[in-house]
Amino acid sequence: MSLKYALLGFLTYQPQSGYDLKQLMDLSTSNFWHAKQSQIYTTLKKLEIEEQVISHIEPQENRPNRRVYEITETGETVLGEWLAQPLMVIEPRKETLLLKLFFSARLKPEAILTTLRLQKNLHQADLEKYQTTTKEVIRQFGASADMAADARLWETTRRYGELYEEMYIRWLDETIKDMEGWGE
Amino acid sequence: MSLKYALLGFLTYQPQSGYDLKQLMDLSTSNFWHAKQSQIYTTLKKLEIEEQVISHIEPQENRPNRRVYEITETGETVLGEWLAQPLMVIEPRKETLLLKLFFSARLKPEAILTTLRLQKNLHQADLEKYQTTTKEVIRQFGASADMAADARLWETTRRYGELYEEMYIRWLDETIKDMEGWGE
DNA sequence: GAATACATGTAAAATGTTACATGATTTT
DNA sequence: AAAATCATGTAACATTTTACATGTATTC
Repeated sequence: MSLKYALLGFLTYQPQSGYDLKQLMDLSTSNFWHAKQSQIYTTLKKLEIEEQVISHIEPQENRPNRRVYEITETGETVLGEWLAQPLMVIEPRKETLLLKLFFSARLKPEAILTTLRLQKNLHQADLEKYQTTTKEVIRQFGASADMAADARLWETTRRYGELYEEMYIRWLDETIKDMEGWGE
Repeated sequence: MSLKYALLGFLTYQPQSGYDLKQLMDLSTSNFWHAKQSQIYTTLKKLEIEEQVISHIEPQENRPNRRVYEITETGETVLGEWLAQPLMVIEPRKETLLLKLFFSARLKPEAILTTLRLQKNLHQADLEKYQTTTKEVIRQFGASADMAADARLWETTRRYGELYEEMYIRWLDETIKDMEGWGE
């Protein structure tokens, strides 16, 4: 539902192809929003039918042509309305790890611990990424004056990723420690 | 994808109807897994075709009959295999609030702050629920000896909810405080 | 008198994933 | 020589949401 707004949002900065948008998303919003290449292409097509974007072909040599999308005035309006509307609910989460854990009473604690330790490594890598790469990327964008306001907001979303991963690692540590005592 | 495992998991405790399963989910896993009534019904139907559950009708007076589902041996096997398989990835999140925030540079800080303060209230209510109602429900289940192992695991998932909400509120507080300085 | 709980479900639409297809260029 | 990147897209499938349909009993 919100993918269309994400695409419109990115297109307010500059016209881009579906491929570009996927790269940008992976770089910037993957912490809290993601989509597959194929979904991006189909959603752009729908947005064009709704006249919220228009596209033109940019020919290329030795590469497939690029279809570059631009946001229309209608698109800007739709995006603006969505942004102005305050979010009044908490979005329900889905966490497969927690679901497995919930039903894992039949498993040996050792089997569960293996998964938890593995997850800890993954989350630590993510945390470091937010603290180094992501932080630096945002800092650089924020350096140019016309991007400063945007970069401040982006930094708050990066900070969310950082706090989230810290929380997750803390929970994993607690749970691992707790579960190590369940052996006997 | 995992809804079927959730349903199988609940059915290992006792045979239940789709309606029961919805109530149970809302009470227990809503912190990390949820589904609409209609999806539960259709998934149960699919599970019956795959012979992972079987159902029979329980007649009732003055109420529609109940269709009660039981897990089969095939179902137990499928669930067991899923549980034994360690989760090797981090699941991508989707957070509409963060997406909006990311593109909100054009909004007045006051408009954003309204949403953030509203969200804080919602998250505080959730946090309290985990710390009181949910905690108490799990404690009571854990009191009976045959549920003790399960209740220990349930408590770890409740704790996740608690840490998550604490983290979210902390992030909101930080962001609100930060943004209050952007006014001038 | 209206709303909620009980209880079941179908149909349609929206959203998202996986697999397939193509083909040149660049990197390992 | 194999794999990855650039770049586009379609088709099929799976998942999820929303809306509709029905009807009694109880609570506010």
